[in-house]
Amino acid sequence: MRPTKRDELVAKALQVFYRNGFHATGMDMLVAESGISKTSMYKHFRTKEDLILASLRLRDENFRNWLFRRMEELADTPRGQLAALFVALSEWFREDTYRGCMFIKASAEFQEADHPIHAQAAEHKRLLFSFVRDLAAKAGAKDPTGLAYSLLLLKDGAIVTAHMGYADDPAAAAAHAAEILLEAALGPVN
Amino acid sequence: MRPTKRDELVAKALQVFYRNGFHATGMDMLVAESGISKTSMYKHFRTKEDLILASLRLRDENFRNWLFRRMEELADTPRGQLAALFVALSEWFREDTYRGCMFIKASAEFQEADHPIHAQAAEHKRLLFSFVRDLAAKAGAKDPTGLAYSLLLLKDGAIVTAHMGYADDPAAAAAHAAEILLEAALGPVN
DNA sequence: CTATAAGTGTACAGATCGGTTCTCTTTGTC
DNA sequence: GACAAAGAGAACCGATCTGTACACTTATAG
Repeated sequence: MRPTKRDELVAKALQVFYRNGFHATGMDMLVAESGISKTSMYKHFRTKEDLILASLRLRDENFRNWLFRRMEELADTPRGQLAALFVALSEWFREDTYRGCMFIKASAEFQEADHPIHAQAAEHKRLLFSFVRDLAAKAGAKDPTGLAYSLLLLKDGAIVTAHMGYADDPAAAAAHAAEILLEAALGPVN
Repeated sequence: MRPTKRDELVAKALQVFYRNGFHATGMDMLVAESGISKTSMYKHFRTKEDLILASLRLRDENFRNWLFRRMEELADTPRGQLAALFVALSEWFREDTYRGCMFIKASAEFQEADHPIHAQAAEHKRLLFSFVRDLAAKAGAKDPTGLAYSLLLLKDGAIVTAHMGYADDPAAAAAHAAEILLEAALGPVN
């Protein structure tokens, strides 16, 4: 089952939007970079906004699959996996295609909270939160919600800091802070 | 010494860029909103990019003045002022004009690290870091740089989380995490 | 073979983009 | 009151924006 033209288009649009931004990317650029005709693009997606939403859906799927899998590979206890979140982040930051968080950037370009693109970006963050909170609960935290929020603040802070490039190693700083928070919430490691 | 036309223009451009985004705001919109003629705008600023840079300079000045002053008002010890950072943030988040961090959004729309706008946004973060690191040193931290980075990760994480609007009270979560980090770095409060 | 669907390529519409040019009016100063 | 500087207002330029129209080519299935 080879990928359909539609899937190829979305995958390529995802790359270009991520690299170049949403407003700054025109449909003509997508035609040039994807090799798919404008006619086909507008047959699959009625508007640019629809294409952006599809790109974000794919990104959400890819990113969560990658992150959750990587956290499970790196550790086999809930607590270890929470710490591994920041190891995975540091790997991501080192990729030369790293350009920050696509959802933060999407919500920055489409600011109104009720805008479909903004809303979908927020949904991605909610899904991450729910995963991390469940892990925190499994790890035995008394306040899994609070611990999850704290860790995700460090994560998003590190993501934007790594993208702005004014700090040496934001992933390491986040990992260090996370270790302290984990110890405060769960006690010292065995 | 009344404000010059130029200052009025920059102040208004700052508002519109902050509310509406950079690419999404056209010069015609600025003409309409500021009541200043296009001729004058282009006499003061050769390009839109120059106007954006001037807006960011003003924002940097306003924001640091406000934040540093507020932290000093809220506490009189270095440690207390570091904690007060998150009280000030929570006040900011509650303003109905709150739209996230203008510098994060600027670096999201102008992604290349060597782009003047991206570079200037990073400079703002560096100035904040330097202030917080000095406070951490005055508070007696063994690793002021590390403590400052950790606190600023929480701060930027809270800022983007508050803007995306998927969490109840990111400022409170950040304040709670910061309290733990401060205790770990500086020992229990007297 | 043929009917149908999917895709290509290109020209185009109407609006808006950043930026320029022009004329006319206001404003402050000696 | 004369004069220069600054600003207003609007037309305009070429480029680009999202989205459409149309004529042509491929691929697939009965």
